[in-house]
Amino acid sequence: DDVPAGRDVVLGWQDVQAEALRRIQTRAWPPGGLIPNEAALAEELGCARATVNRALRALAADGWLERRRRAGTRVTLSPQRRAQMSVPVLRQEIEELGKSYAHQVLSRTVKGNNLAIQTLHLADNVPYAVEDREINLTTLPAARVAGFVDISANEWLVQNAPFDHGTMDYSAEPAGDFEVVHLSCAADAPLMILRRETFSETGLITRVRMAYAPGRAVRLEI
Amino acid sequence: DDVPAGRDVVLGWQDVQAEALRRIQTRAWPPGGLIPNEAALAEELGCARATVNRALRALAADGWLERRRRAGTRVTLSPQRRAQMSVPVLRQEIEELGKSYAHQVLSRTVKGNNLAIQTLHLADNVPYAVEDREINLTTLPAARVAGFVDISANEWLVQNAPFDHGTMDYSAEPAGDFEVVHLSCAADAPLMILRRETFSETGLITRVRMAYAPGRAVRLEI
DNA sequence: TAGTGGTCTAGACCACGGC
DNA sequence: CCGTGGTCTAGACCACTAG
Repeated sequence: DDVPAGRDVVLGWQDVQAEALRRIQTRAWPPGGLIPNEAALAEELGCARATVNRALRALAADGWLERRRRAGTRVTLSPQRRAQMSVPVLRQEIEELGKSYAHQVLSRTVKGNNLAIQTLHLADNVPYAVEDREINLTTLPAARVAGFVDISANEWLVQNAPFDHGTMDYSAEPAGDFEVVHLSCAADAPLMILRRETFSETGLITRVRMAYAPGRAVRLEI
Repeated sequence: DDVPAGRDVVLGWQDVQAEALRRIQTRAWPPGGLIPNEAALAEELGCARATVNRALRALAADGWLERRRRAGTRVTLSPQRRAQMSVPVLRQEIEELGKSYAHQVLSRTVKGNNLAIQTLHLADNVPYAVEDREINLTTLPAARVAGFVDISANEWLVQNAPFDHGTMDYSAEPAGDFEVVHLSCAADAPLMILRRETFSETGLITRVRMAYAPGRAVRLEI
């Protein structure tokens, strides 16, 4: 509260980041151009190199800068911003809508080292999504004895199968017989389809195809 | 190459991160539980607190940990992983498919401080997406004199209108008359629709509805 | 080979917010 | 109040790589 008037204001890394971003956006640092190195900026701005480093690293992570040893730091030609979404866990997603969650196992089959399971997810007893999943029992033997009745496969996997990386593909597809029956939608209605694969260090854990009832949108924040 | 056998191996922050992640995944640090504080970990692992700090900060950014001053660091109860995608710039997206990009301005109307522009994007002369856009001339006066003929509105905005934040909503919708005509697809064909709004500090910059030709998927990496 | 970013360290001060 | 994470500093060494 009582900051003395003459107190040295220390420059934080967020201040450095803001100043650098200003220079990028005003084109004081033109697109594709080389910017001063960390030591020079630190001296100019009156802070330590580590502070400049953190600020520039953050800008690089956000896609504004490209940094390479020896070659220096350049302003990205066309800033490719990244959009983020949190990976959906259906029960949470539905409960956050203020609805009650329930699920039904439609089928469960073990064939060799592959477990196939189909699940219907309900929000307030209305079909919300149908899930068609394979689980690799080689990488995840514990799944062989799980019934997925009390806890859905979706949620069980989140809790029991930490994964390294994976992919998610959304597409728009017409409803097929399977979806028409379980989501009670019209034939050929446009549905949002999610295909997801997740991997651990040792290989594929699970592959799932999720068909959402009409109306569900996917929101990402930039 | 010739590392002396007895050389002190310095623990890097990525090593600390890997070790912490191992403890989370093996439940040595149980979900919801408090983990040792930074000073303790630094001593245990034999590195500086700053190194531990960076590792734990990275894990928190990835959703594995929740950190609060004074309250300490806990393992996230249900790790809500985040998925990322790079924001599509159509010309780049198409050229990365090995196809030639072109675009046509379908209409351009100024009404008050609002510029409406419709654009068709082509890949190898085949319709790829139609764009229906509004630009706020109050926040972006420079757009009033741009024709968007040489450079599409999509790309012009990327280069000239840096934004702070925004939202992207994908949904599956049946093709309407507008899409049937310009994407030459069947009526009611399931299309992936993207609605995006971007904002600067001073307000809305642009709002766009993009309808993609059938078959285009949205890929996110986890 | 020399210049640049990447990182570690030891110490320090501070803001936040449970207690 | 006071412990915890958040950050800054000054200095140092290293890895990478362009020229």
